[in-house]
Amino acid sequence: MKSPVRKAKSVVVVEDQTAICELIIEMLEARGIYRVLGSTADGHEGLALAKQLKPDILILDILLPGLSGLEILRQLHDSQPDLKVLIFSAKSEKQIARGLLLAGVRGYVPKSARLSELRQAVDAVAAGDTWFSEAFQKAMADALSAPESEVDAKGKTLTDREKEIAILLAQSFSSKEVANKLTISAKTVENHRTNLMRKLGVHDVAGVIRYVVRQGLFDPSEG
Amino acid sequence: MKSPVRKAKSVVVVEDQTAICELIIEMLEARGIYRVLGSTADGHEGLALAKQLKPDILILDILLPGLSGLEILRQLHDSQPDLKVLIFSAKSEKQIARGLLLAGVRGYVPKSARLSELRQAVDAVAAGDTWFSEAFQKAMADALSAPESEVDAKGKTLTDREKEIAILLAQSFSSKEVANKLTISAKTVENHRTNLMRKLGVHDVAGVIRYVVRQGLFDPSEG
DNA sequence: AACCTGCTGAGGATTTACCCCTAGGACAGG
DNA sequence: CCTGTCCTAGGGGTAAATCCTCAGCAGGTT
Repeated sequence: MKSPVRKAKSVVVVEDQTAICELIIEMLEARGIYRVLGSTADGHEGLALAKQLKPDILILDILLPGLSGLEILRQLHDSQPDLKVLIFSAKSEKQIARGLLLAGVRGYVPKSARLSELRQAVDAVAAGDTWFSEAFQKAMADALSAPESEVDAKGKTLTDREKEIAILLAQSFSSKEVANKLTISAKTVENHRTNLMRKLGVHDVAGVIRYVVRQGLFDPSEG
Repeated sequence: MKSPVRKAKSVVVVEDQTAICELIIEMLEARGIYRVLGSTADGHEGLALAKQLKPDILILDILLPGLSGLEILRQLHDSQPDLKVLIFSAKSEKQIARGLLLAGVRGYVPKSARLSELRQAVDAVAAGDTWFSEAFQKAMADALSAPESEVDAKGKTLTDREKEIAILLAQSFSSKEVANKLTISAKTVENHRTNLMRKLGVHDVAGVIRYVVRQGLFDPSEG
């Protein structure tokens, strides 16, 4: 039962910028102790890959087309709690630290960190340990010291329909347009709007956008 | 005149995400034909490095703290027209294609491209050729075919006052609150609002927020 | 001088956002 | 069966945003 170097750890990389994704893959494989089973730039495909290939480690970006890294992590945490997920993201989101922890994340490295930090983090996570960047640890402390007043209400309680509508609002669709798009009444959309804004503790579409951007549900560069 | 492998080409890398920057450096040096003289994550420092180290090739990101890649390119184009600059950026900016060309850019590769494309581009630029991604070529065509009509209108930059107000709007301040904060009339704020939205070609705060976030004027994590 | 741009302010109009309320049907869990 | 949540839909109301027009004034440019 002891062959620490014998068998390479399997990895799947999900990163929206293909060139960066391949750079990570080459870095990992150059080390000889990791084998990359697959990679993708799409969120939904990333979720499917993780379920199908069942790697030891999953390296995830937060901002992804289709499905955010946080969403992927949540869904995998239910079906594959043993999967070791390392977040490698440009975002240093204080707001989602709690969400990531609740979803069982094993490590977090911002892209602004040194490359050596990424290597250490991957090694730590592969060994069954955890590795969180300094910035993330501060965010964790903040998130945990504020038990539920803001953070808990955010992120968890939005229903799928509310998330869907929130994202459409961020894309400048009016209530009427959202209603047409979803084939429901404009009044229903307004109700969802009111409900989700109350849950988020915001009072206008600006607050909604800040939320969906923070959560990685929406990228301002695209819409 | 033929010593293709004899002398390594010198490179400077400017990329705001340190980990990515180091990945690029390792990739380049692994090939043996490039030598990285220096790198930085800051725009101003990048400009200084390029002037000081005088590399053969400069690899530039667009979105940088301090000074944008485009600004660096412009300033270097005057003082060092022989410097070969390759843009490697996440943004597929149609708006700045024209600006890049005018500033003498030698190549453009989006981060969403394959890694092999980046290698080809670096080789081409190093050899004195140019290399532009397919997406950039389309952007070029658009920019050149529409001399001023669109580019000029959408390229119009917001005035300082308009930027100031746009950022406040992204932070969920209403027109009245902005007016109080700036000690001007609410009506004036509304006028600025209308004007800046017309300049941006958007029709609600959502569009304004997407703009200020894209431009790096506002970070949704903070407000 | 005439001109253009930017900041300021306002009148007036339409639309939308925002926030209460009630309420029925579907569906899952105790 | 009851309870709770979610999605659906509407009534009614206040406040705000969005979009015109016009206009004075300060600052530079030509």
